[in-house]
Amino acid sequence: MAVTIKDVAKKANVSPATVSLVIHKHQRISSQTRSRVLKAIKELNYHPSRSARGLVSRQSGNIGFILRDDHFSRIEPFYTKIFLGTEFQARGDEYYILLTTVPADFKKGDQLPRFVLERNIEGVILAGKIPLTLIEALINSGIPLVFVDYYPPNGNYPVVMIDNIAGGIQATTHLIQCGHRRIAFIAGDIEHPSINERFQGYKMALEKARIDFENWIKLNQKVLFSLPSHFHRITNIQG
Amino acid sequence: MAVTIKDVAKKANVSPATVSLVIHKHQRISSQTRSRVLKAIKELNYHPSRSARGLVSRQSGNIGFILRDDHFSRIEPFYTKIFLGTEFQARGDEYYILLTTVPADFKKGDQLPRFVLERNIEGVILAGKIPLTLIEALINSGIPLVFVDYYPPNGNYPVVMIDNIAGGIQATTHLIQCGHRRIAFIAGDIEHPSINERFQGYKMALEKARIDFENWIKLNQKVLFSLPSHFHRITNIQG
DNA sequence: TTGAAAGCGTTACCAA
DNA sequence: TTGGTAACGCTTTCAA
Repeated sequence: MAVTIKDVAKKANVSPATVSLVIHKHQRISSQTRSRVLKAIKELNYHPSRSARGLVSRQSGNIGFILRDDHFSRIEPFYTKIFLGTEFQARGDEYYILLTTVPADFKKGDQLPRFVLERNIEGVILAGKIPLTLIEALINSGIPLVFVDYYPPNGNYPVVMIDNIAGGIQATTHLIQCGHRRIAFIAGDIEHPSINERFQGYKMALEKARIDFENWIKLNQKVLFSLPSHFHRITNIQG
Repeated sequence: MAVTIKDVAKKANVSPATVSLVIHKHQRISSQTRSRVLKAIKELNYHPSRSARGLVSRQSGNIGFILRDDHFSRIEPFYTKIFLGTEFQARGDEYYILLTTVPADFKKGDQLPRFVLERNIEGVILAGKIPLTLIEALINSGIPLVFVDYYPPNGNYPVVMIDNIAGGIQATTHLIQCGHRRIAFIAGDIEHPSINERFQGYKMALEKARIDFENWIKLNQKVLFSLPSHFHRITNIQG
């Protein structure tokens, strides 16, 4: 049987209410009472029950994290790392992350992630290019949303974005400064805004250095064609 | 305000207890009552509260998933995919997965994952080579454990393992049958039992084909040295 | 500054 | 086959 708030209360000679107040760092608790309670908590190795707490406070202590299945299992661990950081941070704030993947072709009427239906989360983080149909459904659900590395074309939401253009410029400029002139750009889904922006930066840097991009392409078809098939060749977007 | 079991009960003209029985697919409920209740559930879009359920049933509906931080962020998405499959399966069984990473150098006395302390999980899946100190602590905690792709040297636990030796043999044999004779083995942490086993298989296949592995090594030092530094060279284990 | 008690939504036991 | 009711462990309000 797990240790409950009552056990702590008994041990510290106070009421459960007082223990709760101490846990929530309530002000008006005498410092002696507080330390007595904290001691009891430590000695009994007490940890509040999530369920009980959630039931009364109406907070699950969970944050949802939605990723497209093909983004998560990709070779590039980009979103994996974003998840990693998210979990690490949430841990510090005593939250859990519920990660779920959704199919890239999520259709209207498809089941929403269960944590949304059950309202078992207090907010949802969407990483990457999530299908718009899903995003709309989530918006309608009224759950707080945060977008990472992508956001829907219209609307006004909290986002965490990378300055992809600047990144593209930086990377390219660095190579140019190293004396290189024949610089390739290997991308994933070029339709993805982030990647497209990096490509913009890449081209801007080339332009600034007066390197003829178009010509380079023509001379190096062979290299480009040797890319793995799941990478889009940059020529795809050259009209 | 969310829909509760009482709302459903009222709508279906039964007691909350009956609704609960229907949800849990209890036998002794007349089929008409059942369908009436199910209809109400659907119409109200009712989803039971995890917290309330957890409080009384003492089941969190969560499964812990522990991974070493360096394994999760690796370029190779091996464990990522295992997690993906786990989450997918758990989803079907109405469970959530709480993923957390632990440092590769987890030391005795370090904080256990919070979901363990809070007993917010019903069992834990350990993927990959988890530090023994952590494993011991988990074993002592009495939580049900399942190991994936690795298990501690002694003890008797449920494991999910790959036949790595056979895999090593298969891969190598395939290349040999394609007519190749100079076959390299690129590995991650060669101390990892799984990788070591694959290497055994590799060597067995070479031996069977009468390919002189040792000699091959000597002739190809340059190739081996060009591997990225976070890969161990096979020569490391050549005494 | 502290405590008593109500109530959160569900399950499970016992009656009906 | 169904319903009433007492828990489950915690928070919060109100009173002491």
